[in-house]
Amino acid sequence: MRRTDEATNPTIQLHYDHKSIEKKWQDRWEKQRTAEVDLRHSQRKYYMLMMFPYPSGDRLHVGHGRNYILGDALYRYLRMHGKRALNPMGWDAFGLPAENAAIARGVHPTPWTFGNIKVMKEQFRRWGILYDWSKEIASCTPEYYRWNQWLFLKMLEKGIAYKKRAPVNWCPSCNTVLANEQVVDGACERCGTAVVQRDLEQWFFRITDYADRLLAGLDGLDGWPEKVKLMQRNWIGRSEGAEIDFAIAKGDTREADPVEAKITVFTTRPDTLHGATFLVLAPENPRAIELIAEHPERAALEDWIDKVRNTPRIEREGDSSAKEGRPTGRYAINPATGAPIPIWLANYVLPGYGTGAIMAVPAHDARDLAFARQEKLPIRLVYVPENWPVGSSGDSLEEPVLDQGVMRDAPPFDGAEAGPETIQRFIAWFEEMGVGRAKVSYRLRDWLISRQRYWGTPIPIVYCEEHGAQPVPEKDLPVVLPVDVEFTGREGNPLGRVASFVETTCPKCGGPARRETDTMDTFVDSSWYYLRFLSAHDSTKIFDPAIAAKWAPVDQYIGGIEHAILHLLYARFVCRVLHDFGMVPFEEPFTNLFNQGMITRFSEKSGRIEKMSKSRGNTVSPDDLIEQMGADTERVYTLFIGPPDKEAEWSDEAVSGAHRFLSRVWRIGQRLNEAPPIGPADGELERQRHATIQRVTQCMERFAYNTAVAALMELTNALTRALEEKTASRFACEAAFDSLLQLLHPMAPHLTEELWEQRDHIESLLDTSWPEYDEAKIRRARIELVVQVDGKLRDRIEIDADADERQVRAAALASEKVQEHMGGRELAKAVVVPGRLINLVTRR
RNA sequence: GCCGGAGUGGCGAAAUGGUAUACGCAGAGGACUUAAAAUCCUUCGGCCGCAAGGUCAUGCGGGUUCGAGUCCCGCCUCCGGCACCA
Repeated sequence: MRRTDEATNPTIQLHYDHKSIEKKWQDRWEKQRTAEVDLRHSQRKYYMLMMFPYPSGDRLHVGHGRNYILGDALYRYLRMHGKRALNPMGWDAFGLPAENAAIARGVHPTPWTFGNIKVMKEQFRRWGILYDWSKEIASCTPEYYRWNQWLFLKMLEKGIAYKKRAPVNWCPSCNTVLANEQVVDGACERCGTAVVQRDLEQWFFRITDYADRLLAGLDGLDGWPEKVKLMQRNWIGRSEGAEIDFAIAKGDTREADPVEAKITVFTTRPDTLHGATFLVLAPENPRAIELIAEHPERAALEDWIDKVRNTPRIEREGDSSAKEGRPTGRYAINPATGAPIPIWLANYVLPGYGTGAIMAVPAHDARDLAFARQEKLPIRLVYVPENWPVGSSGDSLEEPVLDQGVMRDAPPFDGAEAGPETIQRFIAWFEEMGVGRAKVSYRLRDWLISRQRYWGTPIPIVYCEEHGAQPVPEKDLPVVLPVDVEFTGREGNPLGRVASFVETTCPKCGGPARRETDTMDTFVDSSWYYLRFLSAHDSTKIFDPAIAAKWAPVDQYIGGIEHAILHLLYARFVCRVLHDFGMVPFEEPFTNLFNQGMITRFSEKSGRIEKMSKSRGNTVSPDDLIEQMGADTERVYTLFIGPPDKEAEWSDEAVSGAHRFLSRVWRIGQRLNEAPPIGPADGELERQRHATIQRVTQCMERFAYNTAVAALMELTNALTRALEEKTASRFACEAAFDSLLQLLHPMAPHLTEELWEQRDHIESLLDTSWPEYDEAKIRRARIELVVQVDGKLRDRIEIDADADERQVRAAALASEKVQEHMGGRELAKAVVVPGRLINLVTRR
């Protein structure tokens, strides 16, 4: 039984003093401004960025830490490869929680936000994360948000920003508009009152004009996860189809009413036109009111339209919600059959998609079939499926016929089969007859940026009685958010009650005017912030195009999957807008994207394993963890917990494994300092050193920090053993230890710097070059080779590494175990995988 | 419903079509200690066997291959996104 030196040598500390070591290095990094980058003179550019956080009142937990620890490990790794990356950090500082805190506690959002920023910045410091703080930004400062306003004006000038009436979520009790996120189960999150739709004048960005470019750009984003690209594709939701015009009939005759305008529908199945037995308009469609103008029960119908309009979106668009409709009493003419078909209004047609009107083809669409059944409307089969009973009508249809069958009674298309060619033939036919055309529709809607909230960027518009909406001239920017505001929480936007803000003069005529009191969606702030880091203190322009051309786009962006759609789509949109303004030479803001997985933990509240969050009460505080075991332990455990892109469950017990590992590294260092080992010059430790450098480097290149840590644990175990058993030379031990410290530095920066300094290296570990390996030194002279018989492992033999196939075969056949399992059968063939195995296949 | 992703020991997990279970946690046994903590050593998928060894096992059922956790086909379960989008 081996005895350990620790037991008899009291001078070696079993655990290291993480508190003083971590403080020492954090102070030094801060004092030396370690991560500062000179944007004008730096030779090699590399821009990495972690999504900037919202400074909420809650301290960051270890789940948040994963993002920043991952990023810092990358930063240090790159730096040791000679790339001094730009790695800035800032604050996404506008948003609702600040306003809610103001209402709840009477604190103004400004000091509240800056207090939170201070706390979070200290947390970053205690994790040992290196940011270039000289470029710090906070989106709630006039120095930042004035450029939101500048961007808005520029977009207004180009017609990309515009105003229109739009339905929004309205709480009748709070008397204010709510963001979608503030509507919980159809009710106001604050007072519980059912939320209704209300039409209001709102500002929009014309993102739908960029739909095709945003879609096409995804194809070139090789550095993005497929999952995110797919989510964006689905969100944009491009559908190819056709628009078809339906004339309105005189009464229920086959004759068109020459006075009435036609109704245009959008469909992805123009080939089913013969089966359209009625039209359906969204009740909100402006044509609905016209069509019921002469209806005997007009008032009741208008009440019903209002009721549908006031139904919350959540309820209306839910899967389980009932279909409800009313006939208008009017008819349209099916251009394929010439037959009059009734026009209905129904809640299952959405006003915002396509033309807000559809042709209903019950035989070939599940929703139309359900509605036709419910209202006893005719069902006409166009595509007849195989084995369809002769003589039976569409009314006996159980399910819609979707992608099969042959067309019948649909001149001139009888015999056609469902598919893209038939659709093209129909579109050509429409164009010939002048009743329709090919059309592409998108699920994506224009970006509504108006918010009836205080804590955001004021929209730089004034309303003049005479001249209407007027942009604030650029020279008058920023429109500063007033500080002297009352937060009562009872009514709408507090800005509306600040007379000194609202009352102004028209920039055109100097007459009395009122300011716009809406503020911008905070996603506007984050849609271009990566460019502001490059000109953080420039008070003359939004950013310097020359610096942006050199440093942007961001080479590596790191953040949570929750931003897969909104933030990343908006940023890609605004980047194209800036490109079209001639301000940046690229269209994609983020070349490579990495989404780290969530950290989960058991929640007492729900009894389930859930995402770590304060509201679920399952957070782990890094403050306590750092106090007890140190930041390096948290860092190593976080990186070791599992593949960084997958979600991972936090284990309080398993953290101690990371701490034990670091303590072992510490003890090796102490031992090397105090009692240099003397052993034989054995190549094995040196071989393992090279093999570990190779493994760790390959792991780090593909963000596989979990297996990189595992490889370092193995090297540590090998080194410990070599020291105890005195099987390696002093030189080999010291070389292995130095490489270990270098490879471990990105994960555990404080401990490794301290040990590096103890070994009398002058240069900081961070400034050393990443160790290199020699493949020749990884190879062994003799290797263990697996021998299979008919694919089953039967023996392992030791053999020269450079033995040729004939020698390998002879050695394998010489094995007694192999002979036994071959059972006298003849050898059919032998498959040799060099360096690994030989498979002897017998003839059976 | 549509589109993704994932199912491997008691647990977190590893594995370019080539030795399944590396690394770590927990457990068991031991050393040191008056004792505990810490540290160190050994052991640790199931079944059969004193052992050597055999055999089964990567959600389930098939297939391709000398060889499948990995590739193909068909299912099951869980997670995520979208969802009355015509």
